[in-house]
Amino acid sequence: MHQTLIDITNATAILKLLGDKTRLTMVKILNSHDCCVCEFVEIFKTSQPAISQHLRKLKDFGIVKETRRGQWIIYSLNKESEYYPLVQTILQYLPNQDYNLKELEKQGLRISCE
Amino acid sequence: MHQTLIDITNATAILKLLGDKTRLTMVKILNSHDCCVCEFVEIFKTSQPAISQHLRKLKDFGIVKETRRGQWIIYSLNKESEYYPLVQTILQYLPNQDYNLKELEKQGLRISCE
DNA sequence: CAAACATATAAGTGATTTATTATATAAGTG
DNA sequence: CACTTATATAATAAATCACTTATATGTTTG
Repeated sequence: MHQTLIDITNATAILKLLGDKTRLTMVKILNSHDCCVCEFVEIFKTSQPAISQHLRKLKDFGIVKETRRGQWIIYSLNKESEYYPLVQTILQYLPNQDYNLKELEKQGLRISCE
Repeated sequence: MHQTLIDITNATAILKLLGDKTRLTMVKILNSHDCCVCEFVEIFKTSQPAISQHLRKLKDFGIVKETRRGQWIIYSLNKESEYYPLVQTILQYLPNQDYNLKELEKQGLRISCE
């Protein structure tokens, strides 16, 4: 037992949060690269409000945090979260999702946010 | 990286499955003790069909398995599941849930299934 | 400061989920 | 073999969820 415990109710909420393909992929990507909303919109081929809503949920639980950079809002994993260790452990089981970002770079869409 | 990877779609399904308080608690309990349906009905103070349906979902993904013992069906964790390592890792973050079984024993309801 | 861009929020809708009630199946018991 | 107990399945209702469209907020730029 190396980590602090998370009560069942909170653990359930975190797992439910990650039990969505879009959000889980987002978090996996954020584990290696910060991203802005517009990049996720491209990656997931969905509407901007849909992406914003997913990020909101992740933010409400402290899983991600945001920093404004000009007109962009950059999202990143919140390493100070009490759930960060659990999230990290889960992410280790997932294959790298960076090919999504590679695709963006090819299209010249990644640079737009940096 | 000590474990084999789980593709994003399957990982999402497993996390969604565990993102329910009843199922997550069930799995945590099963990690230390096999249980029958009637015990879960007592523990969760819910209907028998509701419990059966949760167990069905866990079984469909190979997380749990069942063995009939007389009129009872005993559920246990399926250690052969490809998701077992992930599930184990997650369970480590949860506080022990055995107090639920202790309660049953007090009421003399635990013994009934063994 | 008006126009354009990036993001958030609100309202509404269809799909999914979890519970309930009713019923079926299967085993044990007098 | 009827009755009870344990469990599963089916149908359905209520709650939740993730999307869409419409609109608001905030920043940059000409």
